[in-house]
Amino acid sequence: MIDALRMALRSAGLRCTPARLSVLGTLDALGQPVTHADLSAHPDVAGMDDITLYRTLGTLVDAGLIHRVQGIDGAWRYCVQPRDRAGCPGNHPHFLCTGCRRMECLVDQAMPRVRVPEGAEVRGRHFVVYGRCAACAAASAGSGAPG
Amino acid sequence: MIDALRMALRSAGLRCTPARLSVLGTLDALGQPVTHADLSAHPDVAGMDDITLYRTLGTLVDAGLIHRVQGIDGAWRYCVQPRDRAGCPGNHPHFLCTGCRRMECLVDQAMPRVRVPEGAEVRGRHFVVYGRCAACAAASAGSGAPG
DNA sequence: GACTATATGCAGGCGACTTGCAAGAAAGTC
DNA sequence: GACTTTCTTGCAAGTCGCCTGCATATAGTC
Repeated sequence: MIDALRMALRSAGLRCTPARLSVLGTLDALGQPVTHADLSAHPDVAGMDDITLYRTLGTLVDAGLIHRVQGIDGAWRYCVQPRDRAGCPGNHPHFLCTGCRRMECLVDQAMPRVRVPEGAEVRGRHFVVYGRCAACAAASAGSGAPG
Repeated sequence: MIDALRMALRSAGLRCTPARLSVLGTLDALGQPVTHADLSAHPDVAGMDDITLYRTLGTLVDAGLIHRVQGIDGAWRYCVQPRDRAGCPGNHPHFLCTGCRRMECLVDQAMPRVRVPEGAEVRGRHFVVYGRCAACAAASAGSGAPG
């Protein structure tokens, strides 16, 4: 497990430091996009300097090991890159629950195409669907008190 | 022109104040999503207190007169609602130029559908396509020095 | 014109994020 | 295994975007 992370870091040309291993391992274990604050509060990352976490996330994004998506709440969320689609910068839609603020990668779906203005070059697409996840929808339907 | 803005404000249940008229008028004249900073620097809005501008934009968004979209640069951009589609909260894709940081509403295109996790309720979709607009693409192709 | 509810402007503050710099640690070399 | 180089981390400080509270000004109503 750790070896796989080390290999991923090495193949990206990065040094294997405890900070990167723990951040990458945590994101890998979580498997869904999480915010800097979520990570900072996670036991495996707790104690790490906030600035280091910012920089580590930035480094991993630049290296293509993780991607980041912005929710409609303005918070960036970070998620490991699917292993079998190296270099794909989060190229899939995401679902953000406005209740529990959790985000899911909809990795099984292609990013829809859009006609852009004449002459424009598309470099990427950012598609966030927001609403309530099953758990939050059920909770609000049951109690009548959406968070 | 001003009368149309006054009517729009009144029909939304808002008072017609100079701040709202100038913000709404400026957004209407610009016709494309602009940031708080862009607005703040605009001659028609210059001199207005930044906090007032924040609150005015928030009020207009709440009233459904304008909508806001977040670019991948984290900045919220505000744009008037298409008159013929009242109540549509920016329900169309947007194109963001990473060069000049300008955004365009792709109002002629429907927001694509996406399959969300079982049981989830969709409340909205946020689709931003980014890249280079025709002008920036031409400039970088010509000079070889993209901003 | 007077009154009331609302909007505006100012002061102050919080949180997210960045930068600069010095100490510490990982890789490579001998 | 020890040394050196280069990169990373942690701390301090600061910037930027945005919000809150409160006093004053103003729009709308009678």
